[in-house]
Amino acid sequence: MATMNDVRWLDESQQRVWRAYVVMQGRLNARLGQQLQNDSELSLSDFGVLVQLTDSPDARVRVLELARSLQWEKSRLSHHLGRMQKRGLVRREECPSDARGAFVAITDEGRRAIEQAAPQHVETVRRLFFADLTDAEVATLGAAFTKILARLDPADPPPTP
Amino acid sequence: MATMNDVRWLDESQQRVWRAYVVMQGRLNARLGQQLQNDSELSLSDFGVLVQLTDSPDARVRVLELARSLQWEKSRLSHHLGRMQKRGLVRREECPSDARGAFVAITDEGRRAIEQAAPQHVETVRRLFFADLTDAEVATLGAAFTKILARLDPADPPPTP
DNA sequence: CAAGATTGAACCATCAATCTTT
DNA sequence: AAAGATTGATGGTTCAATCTTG
Repeated sequence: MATMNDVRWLDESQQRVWRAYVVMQGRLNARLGQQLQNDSELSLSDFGVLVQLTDSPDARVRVLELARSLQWEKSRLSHHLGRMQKRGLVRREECPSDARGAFVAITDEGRRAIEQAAPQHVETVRRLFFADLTDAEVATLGAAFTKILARLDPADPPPTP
Repeated sequence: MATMNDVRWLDESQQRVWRAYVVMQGRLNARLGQQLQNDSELSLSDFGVLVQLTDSPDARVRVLELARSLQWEKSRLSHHLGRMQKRGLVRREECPSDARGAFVAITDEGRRAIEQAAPQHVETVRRLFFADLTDAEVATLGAAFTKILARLDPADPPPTP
């Protein structure tokens, strides 16, 4: 087990980058959430769900698949869908092939909501995130995020790969 | 007001980078939170509060200043401090110079908690975030995050600067 | 009245337990 | 028993209202 004395701390530049990341990520999330909520009465979570449904060919998806692609717990998704259904944004449908399963479908109202919200959201992303970055920086961010995602995927946290 | 037709969407590489960022950030937060909670019974929020208190010369900070540096709402901080106080991690102290104000101080137990948690947390950050990045990539991330933070700071979202 | 901070209600997320179908 | 999904309880977050002191 690691103690205070045998730990390799982050070096100075890593420290700076990590702090910047933590703060940036927190503020950016807050801003994006506020903008969506103020302009469209949607939370970032609502938006994520609606994007997945819109991307889907039939405008409907199995609940478990939705949970996988959002990386949410089943329980969280179930509660969230309940609230979105109560607001008329989505609808639950039965699954013919497997009676245990269920579909979620986007409603007309849900479609109107995301179509109204998306342009302003994209503008905000562009203005807050991409505005001052060069093409080379964007490319490097992409490469870095992809590597980090690969580290994150394995699904088991404890063992050092 | 923007409509679906006059919006500039993100180009393909921006799309990829943005999706990667959103997913990466969500999973990384989840992992870091789970690791802290499992190994040290602290949430990321608890950790953030304790870091600020530890960084402070007197191990105590005015509540409002803490709210500023964490970028939290007063209300959220107040509720959170209440719970942390109940767990013995922090203590509230009166402010002599301004009787409206209050100090928060870290307790011995709080100090033990963060000293126990920090090494494993840092190891996790190193393993999940920095492990596969080159020095050049880290430098570019730092530059990019700093620019984005500058965009985020101005405090007023609506007007296009 | 404004500033510093706390409180209560409503909403969201997480965990364990549950229910139904395979 | 395991898979797909929902539910209830508990703790976390936000918003508006409140309280006290400057």
